[in-house]
Amino acid sequence: MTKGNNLKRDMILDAAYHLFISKGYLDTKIIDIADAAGIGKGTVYEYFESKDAIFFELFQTKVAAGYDSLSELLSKEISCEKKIREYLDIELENAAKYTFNKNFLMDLMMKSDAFRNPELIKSIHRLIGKKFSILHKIIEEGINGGEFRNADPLLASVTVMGAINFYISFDYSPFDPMEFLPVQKTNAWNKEEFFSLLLHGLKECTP
Amino acid sequence: MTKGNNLKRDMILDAAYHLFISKGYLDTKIIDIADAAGIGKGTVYEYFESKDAIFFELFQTKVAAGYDSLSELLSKEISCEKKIREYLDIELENAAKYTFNKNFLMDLMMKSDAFRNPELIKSIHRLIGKKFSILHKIIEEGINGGEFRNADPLLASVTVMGAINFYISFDYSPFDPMEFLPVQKTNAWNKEEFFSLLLHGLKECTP
DNA sequence: CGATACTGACCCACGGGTCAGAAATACAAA
DNA sequence: TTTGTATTTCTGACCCGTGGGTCAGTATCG
Repeated sequence: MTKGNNLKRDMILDAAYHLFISKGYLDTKIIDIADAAGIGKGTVYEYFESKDAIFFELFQTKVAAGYDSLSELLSKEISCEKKIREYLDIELENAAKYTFNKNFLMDLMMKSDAFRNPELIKSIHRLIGKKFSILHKIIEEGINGGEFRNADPLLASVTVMGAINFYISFDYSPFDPMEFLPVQKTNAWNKEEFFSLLLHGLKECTP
Repeated sequence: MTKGNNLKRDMILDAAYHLFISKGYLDTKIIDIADAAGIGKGTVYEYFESKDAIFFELFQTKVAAGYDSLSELLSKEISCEKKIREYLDIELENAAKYTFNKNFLMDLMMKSDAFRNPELIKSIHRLIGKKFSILHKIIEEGINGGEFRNADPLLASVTVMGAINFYISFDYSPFDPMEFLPVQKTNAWNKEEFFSLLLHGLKECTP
């Protein structure tokens, strides 16, 4: 294990990465990774201990790293509305960059305890916790400062995060609204209006 | 297959049902179902064709049936706000009744194409489509009638449905906010305030 | 005693992981 | 430059645990 040829190591990572995001963790087999990298199955294990280890490294370098800039949000001298907007931007940027498919998102967010690697589970929970706590702090600050309406910050965070998650996963979900409604999925991808809905909800402002 | 003893058949269904909602589809093995029902593994196959068939029947009778009353919502003579409120009530009622755990929800909503049974996949998509189209119609009506603010109904539906789904799954998710914030998960379970957030968003009404 | 119900040992496909040998590479001696 | 040899890298046939599904034999019932 851990051979010196880092170029080949990167090829394996790259092949695995594209398979994981297009087919998901469970549906990606080691032989698929080896084939995609143009090497034999055994060679994979010369560079990585296990399938988990490959996923773990990708999670750290590709996924978690995308949220590094999130922490800086809190100390910025901008309104909380602007902070949430930047939070949304970071989420959308990551979604576009990694083009998460439904399986990948699912593996990551929900099925994390299907993995055996406790280190990986901890990392995933830590990332979710980081995202959630930052959003929570922004909203709490907005409420305490009078910028947002008086609400339970935890509940507001759940609402906003749920809406954002679904908004992001909508395009990658197997669900096609055209089967049931005369509307196109792509219509939903309007960031300005989505943000406006998060801030102002459904009801018109009628004092 | 299809023996006459419907009592035993129900015992198998009941055992499978509780295992599916507590452990999820993938983590529930046939032998687990047989053990829980107090019978041998082979007997399961005297009453059901496959594991899929058991899940399919449970999905139809337990899950999809919980949304039967959803269709009546559209023709009711009440405001759109009230309709959304009743929509939310139905979702919460189902969530409480079946105590979906994260795996079950996930299996159902996201991993539907992991099943081989095309009939089941169709049913799951049909249920999601039904829920989505009803919510969409309510919101569309509210916007056209001037009750809601002017927005894209599809985008508004995505926002509301995302928030509701996350709100419901929050309690069953592996994520514990206490690890990152001095808040209790249970605080989030406040239906009135959640509904208010859906309608009015984060911003105070300041004309 | 025939029909029906039940059972668990068995079958088999699958896929993560292993390892003895093959191939490639590095390098020293001729 | 060629040859010989040690070392590293590569490989796929093989191993093995898992779990859905089968079926010949047994138990129970009418």
